Amino acid sequence: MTEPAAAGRARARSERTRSAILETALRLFAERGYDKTTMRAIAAEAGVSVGNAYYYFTSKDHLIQGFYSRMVAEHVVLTRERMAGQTDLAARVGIALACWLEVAEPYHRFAGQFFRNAADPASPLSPFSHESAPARLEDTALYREVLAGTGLKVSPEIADILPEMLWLHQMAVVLYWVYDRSPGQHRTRELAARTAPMVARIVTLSRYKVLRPLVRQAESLVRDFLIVDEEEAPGRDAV
Amino acid sequence: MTEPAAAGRARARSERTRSAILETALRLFAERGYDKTTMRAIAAEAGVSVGNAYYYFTSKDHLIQGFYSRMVAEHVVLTRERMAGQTDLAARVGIALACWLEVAEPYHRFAGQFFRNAADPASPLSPFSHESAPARLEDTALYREVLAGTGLKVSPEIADILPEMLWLHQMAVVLYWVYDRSPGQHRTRELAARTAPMVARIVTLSRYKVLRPLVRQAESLVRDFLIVDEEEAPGRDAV
DNA sequence: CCTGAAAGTTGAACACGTTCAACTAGGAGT
DNA sequence: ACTCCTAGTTGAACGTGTTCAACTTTCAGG
Repeated sequence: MTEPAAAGRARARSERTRSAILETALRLFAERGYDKTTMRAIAAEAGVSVGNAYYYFTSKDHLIQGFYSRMVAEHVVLTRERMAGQTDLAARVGIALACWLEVAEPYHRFAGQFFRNAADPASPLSPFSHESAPARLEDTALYREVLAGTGLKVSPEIADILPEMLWLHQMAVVLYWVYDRSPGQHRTRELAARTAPMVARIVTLSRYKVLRPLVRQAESLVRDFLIVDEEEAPGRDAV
Repeated sequence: MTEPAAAGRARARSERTRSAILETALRLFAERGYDKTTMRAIAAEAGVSVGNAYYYFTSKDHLIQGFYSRMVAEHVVLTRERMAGQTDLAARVGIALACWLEVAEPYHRFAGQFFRNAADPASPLSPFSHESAPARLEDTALYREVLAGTGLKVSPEIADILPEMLWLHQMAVVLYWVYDRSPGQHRTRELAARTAPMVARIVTLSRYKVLRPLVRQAESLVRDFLIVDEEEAPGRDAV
């Protein structure tokens, strides 16, 4: 499985160009915002031609995919670290959200411009798109850990879809965050701090008999409309 | 309060140009989609210059504001008509959603491109923006009617915010709709049909004692993070 | 009727994202 | 060494949304 040294050198060179472009782009995004960063500026600062940037990244949007996956990775690591030892569900959910906000903070300034494009279902940046699947799966996996770390017993069917629902909750918080213009986004932090216990409470309440039908309905709903995504649902043409 | 005939004539002329541009734009949007409709094409077909289009509409996005308010008006009328005589909450909510989908259907094709821009908080098209307030208020008022039409008694504090929550539910359905590529958007219709009874059920369940704390929390949450919008919240700079 | 200001209108010009035909290495096969 | 061939790279050119200084029309006030 070894490869010729020459090929390795070539690949390294290519990789260097690629990451030079990406680094420059992210830096400029953070400095000036997404809209005010032109492809020409990125290319110039990275020391390549405009066309070259397009050789590596299909569009300006695609540059963000790199940023996104990097952020998710950071989020997972930080959350794992902070959650350690904590077994209360509300606390763990709260930590996961707080970590996301912490990791995302430097980019809040251009988050709006970023999400504008992400909202187009056709865009590969949409959180529901095929291209975003890796990042999405990584994040739902994190919420699986969030749940697993509590001693909580939830009925197995629900346990299956709960991580997706927690992820959805995070998406809602993220949505609020995008719109949040309060200093340091403290309002979003407050929202997270207040909804985390509610979510946890709902999970424990879900065992009550009165709520059973509702829970069952909700479960089949999520299963039909969120999980099926992989084959027939929105984002793809149905047969 | 009468005005000179000349001023009236001038206003009429101006209004004619304005609506000629808007009509043309909406027609072309429906025909070719938002992205493929250029400002030059709109201006040409409307028989005006490009600059003139910008005299009446600050940007291409602003053309959609007109479309949006028109749609809300249709939605309100149709829903009122169909709801008449029906007193069951689930049914009424279901009707309201079905009507929205019916009214919106012709525009589904370019809805994605449209919502891309609406997702930018800075954009006046955002459903939470100041510019969208009239349409938003009209729609929440509709949901106030939806509730009023049932004999249901809900505790007064909740009754206050329930319309906003129903509107939020509609927004969620709309979000799904935007992403829905199933033929005739039947999946969204199904989603609406299935969630409407659940929403109604939650409303009636909200009186149970076990749920009281949760309901109270939810209520203050909505009050703090959704209603306050008017002064301090996201979309505006805090002090 | 005249006049000046306001409202309306024009199209060339700008900056941007994106494309593409052409060019340049650099290494594999002989 | 020589030839290809592929991956990498270039920048001029295209189509777009948007701006703006200049022009034209309209009409209230004299």
